[in-house]
Amino acid sequence: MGSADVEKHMPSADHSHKHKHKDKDREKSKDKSKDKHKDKHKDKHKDKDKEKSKDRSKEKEKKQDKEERKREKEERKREKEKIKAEKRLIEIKPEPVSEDEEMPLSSQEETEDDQPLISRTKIKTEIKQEKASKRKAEEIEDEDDETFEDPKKKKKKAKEVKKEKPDKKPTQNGTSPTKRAKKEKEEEETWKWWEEEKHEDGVKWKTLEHKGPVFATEYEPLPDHVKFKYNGKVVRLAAPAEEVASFYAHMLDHDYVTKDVFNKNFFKDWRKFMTQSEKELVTDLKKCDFTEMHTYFKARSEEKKNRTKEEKQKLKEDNEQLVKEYGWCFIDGHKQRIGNFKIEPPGLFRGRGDHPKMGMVKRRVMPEDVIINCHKGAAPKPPAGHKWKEVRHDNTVTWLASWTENVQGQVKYVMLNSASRLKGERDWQKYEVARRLKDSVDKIRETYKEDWKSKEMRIRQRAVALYFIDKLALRAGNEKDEDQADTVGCCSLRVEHISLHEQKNGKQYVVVFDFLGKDSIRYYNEVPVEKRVFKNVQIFMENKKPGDDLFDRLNTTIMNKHLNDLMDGLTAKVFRTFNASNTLQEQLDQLTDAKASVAEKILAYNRANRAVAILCNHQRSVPKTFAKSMENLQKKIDDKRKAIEDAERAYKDLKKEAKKTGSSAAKIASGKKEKQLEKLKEQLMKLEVQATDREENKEIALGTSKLNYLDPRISVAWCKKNDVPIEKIYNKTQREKFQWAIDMAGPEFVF
DNA sequence: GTTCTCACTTAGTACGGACCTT
DNA sequence: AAGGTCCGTACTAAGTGAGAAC
Repeated sequence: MGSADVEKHMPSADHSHKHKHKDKDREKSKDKSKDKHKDKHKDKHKDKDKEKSKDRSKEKEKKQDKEERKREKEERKREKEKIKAEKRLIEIKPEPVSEDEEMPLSSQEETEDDQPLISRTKIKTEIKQEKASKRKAEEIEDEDDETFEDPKKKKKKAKEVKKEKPDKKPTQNGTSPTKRAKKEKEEEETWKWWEEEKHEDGVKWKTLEHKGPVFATEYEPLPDHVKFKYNGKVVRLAAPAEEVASFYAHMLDHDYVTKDVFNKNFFKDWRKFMTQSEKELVTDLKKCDFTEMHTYFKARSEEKKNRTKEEKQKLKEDNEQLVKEYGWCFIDGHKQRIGNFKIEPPGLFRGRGDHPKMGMVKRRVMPEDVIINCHKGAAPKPPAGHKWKEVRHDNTVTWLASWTENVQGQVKYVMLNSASRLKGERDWQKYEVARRLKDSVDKIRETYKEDWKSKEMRIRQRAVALYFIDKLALRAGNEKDEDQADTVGCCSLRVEHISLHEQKNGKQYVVVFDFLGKDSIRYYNEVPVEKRVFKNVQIFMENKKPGDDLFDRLNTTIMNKHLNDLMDGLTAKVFRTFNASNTLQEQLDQLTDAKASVAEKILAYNRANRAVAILCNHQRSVPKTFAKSMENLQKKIDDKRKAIEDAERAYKDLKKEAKKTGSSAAKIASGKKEKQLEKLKEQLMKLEVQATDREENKEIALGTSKLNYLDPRISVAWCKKNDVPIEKIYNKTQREKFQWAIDMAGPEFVF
């Protein structure tokens, strides 16, 4: 079977050694670019989360909001300028480490906030914090939200919401229980939404009803015998500080605790949860001894593992109950599964790669932080004694609930799972755009090749970048803040990330890419390019420092604007989807042997899948047990070989004897042996196939491309055409996600 | 134009349970 | 029954890109 070798210049031409030491690689690349991106993001602003009273007029609020923004912006600007100035002055700065060493002193303002995890009023963390509050008062509602009249707002949607009333009026006051039960049953037999009419533009639903998210369980204080020690002495921490300490104690044998940034961030944040006296006492993380706590937690999880069957069963049932109650919603009269109905529990932020915020405390989320989205009159009850931050009725968005996370200030959403109509429809649409690109890609390629010669530098840059995106399936590369890990994509590549070689390994005009992409995964690829591209890149690099942008006249917005002019709906990421799906189609066509066994066909499929994963640089760390499991497999293979040898010998003897004696008993025996031999051989083949598959797969993650990049209709069609059961390719969840494709794609489908 | 916000997709990892072997 | 392996799932971080705000 031919190897999956794609014309497509995959990043891992010589995979084997390339990613072996992923972590080391990450370190290496990080070092290179340190100078540029090390400046510490000072805390951006500390504006308090002003308690905005509900009755305040919108006008007033808007104005305030404006002012607030202005202030914030100016502050930020100043910061940036400062940073820039510093950069100019000092090329090599000391590690960012030392700067808040004496944090205890510098944090006067923190002294008053002995902030229990659960308190949510005035969290003056450094985040942009609650810009969203502008929308807040506009829509505050109480449990009894029918009374609320929504005057203007919600531009387009108002009318649809009204329209909905006649037909499907949702429970509470509408649908009868029996009717609903019927619906529910129907749902289990799957709803073929793809055969239904779509919503009009921008509208995501007409009715939406759910029970709200599930909150993390409360903190359970340590039993008295588990002690935390400081400087060798037992210290009893109050619950808030103890809880945060426990986050750290849980992670004691994790890599994170060896990292300075992690420790520093943790310690700084931890102190915010201490009482005055704790704060005075505990001033040095190194003197903290969490080992007892750690041991205790370990013992507890051990205990959990050793629970009896009955206990486990009970737990399972409890969980199922929870899912049953909170894991589903009703949307447009259909029952659909929610993807993440549990709110993220508090803990320490685990940023990937070299993240400046790793170790910071991720606060506990309370109902008062959560915005609920649903149709009017369907607001779920908040947990007893609590209120929602807001209830809104925005049917132009798909989320059911949201809250703002405190570490990065990002909004987190509760959304439907991938088997839902809302997700499926978008997925389908995504592949349709990619297929349209297939039709116009030739023309686009012509255009950008022409643009390599443009007089205008910005056009040349755009054209070369697009060439990379097209050829290498690079990500777009939006700009990032300094308070995130330093990773790049195409448009944000810096000079230090590439090197040029007129000649390399017998190839001409080679561009070597070496950078950290999304999730700080290293991308390394040696790519022979057209001479014109090579020369252009040479020009782009002229007179630049390693930390300068390669494409200084380009960003993702410019690129996407241009792409949209070339084809409706085209953006940079469409190329990745197109490339991936197209590669799968080509590879399947090329690798599948119609006469082969199902096992071999599956191997071919996996190979095709792998080609895509390599193209998209989807990596995983080599499983911890890999070497061992490989060894075991090899042993099995050897054993099998031996068995075959023996069987072969025995068979020969039997045959000989049968010939000699001509006895029917001997004939039968020989025939039996033959069959047995056959079987053994088949088993061996299976094992060998398995071994190759596993070896080739050890550091490549197939799941990501399968789930996000490969048009499922290609796989479905392939299965149908080749008589491979779909279950061999997609597991249950995947089949649910790709229901639409399984239903609509026949064997003749081509991407 | 630049910056910021919002919504949504894409991503790798940790973990636990099913299954298979000893 | 214990122990190892494999696989699916849950989790949540980190991207993309549109559009609003400045």
